[in-house]
Amino acid sequence: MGRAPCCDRAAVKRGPWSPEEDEALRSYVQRHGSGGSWITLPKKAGLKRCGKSCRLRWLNYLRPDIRHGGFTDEEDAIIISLYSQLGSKWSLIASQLGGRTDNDVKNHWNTKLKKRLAAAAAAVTSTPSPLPLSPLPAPAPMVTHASLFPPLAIPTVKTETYTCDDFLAPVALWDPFAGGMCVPDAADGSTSASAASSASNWSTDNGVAAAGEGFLLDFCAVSDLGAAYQLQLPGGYFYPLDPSLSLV
DNA sequence: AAGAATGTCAACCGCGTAAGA
DNA sequence: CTCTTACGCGGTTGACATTCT
Repeated sequence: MGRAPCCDRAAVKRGPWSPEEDEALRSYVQRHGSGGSWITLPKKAGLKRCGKSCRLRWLNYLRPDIRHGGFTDEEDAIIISLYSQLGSKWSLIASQLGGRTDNDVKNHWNTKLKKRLAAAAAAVTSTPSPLPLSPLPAPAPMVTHASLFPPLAIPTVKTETYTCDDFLAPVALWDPFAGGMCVPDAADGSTSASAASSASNWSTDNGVAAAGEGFLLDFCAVSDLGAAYQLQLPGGYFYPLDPSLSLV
């Protein structure tokens, strides 16, 4: 038994939006806003679309402050850094990149950054190490510095506004039993490892990331051995973040 | 040139949860 | 307090584009 659909699928149009539909939605939202209810908006705007579909189209495509494509090296570095701390909290990550949508960030990660990091991690780990890798040294806590991401509240159509402090506060801890970096849950002190997505980079076994699954974690540990093992990202960024900046 | 493989991204699905009745 | 409704989010899908063989 699945959940009841949010709208009558037979009565609503699905699939790609036409320019006419875009214009109808854009002009309605610009004149009236969402009117407090996306569910009733399509009818008012004369659209044969599900309210959720309208909301998504507006947030991900029609909003005037949207930027598409062309992620900069700086944005890449921010995404990588925040992903390492937050996991797949795409809306949070996107909120720190002005004009980016969670969908865009998510797609960019899945199609480009994940592969790029996997390739980089493979290159790093395949290089014979002059330093002993076992026992695995505890990496420096992935702490944050306010100057890295100055508090900012990005106004969006969404109801929430976040500041960096809201989600950078929990310092990631090295958890040898969980085998990785874990962020304590505000509620019960447990870790957020279980909340990570199916493409999780948080959970591993014995602290050694499985190939292709925990490359990020693997990379954190290796890169901490010294500057020679740090991955320099395009634009002069390092992953993890430059330790000199990792001061609370 | 054609078909296959791969990449990209818009859109959908369904779950969790906040808010209101 | 419980139930219902709608919103927001992350995961997934599928269509189209591009690259490879």
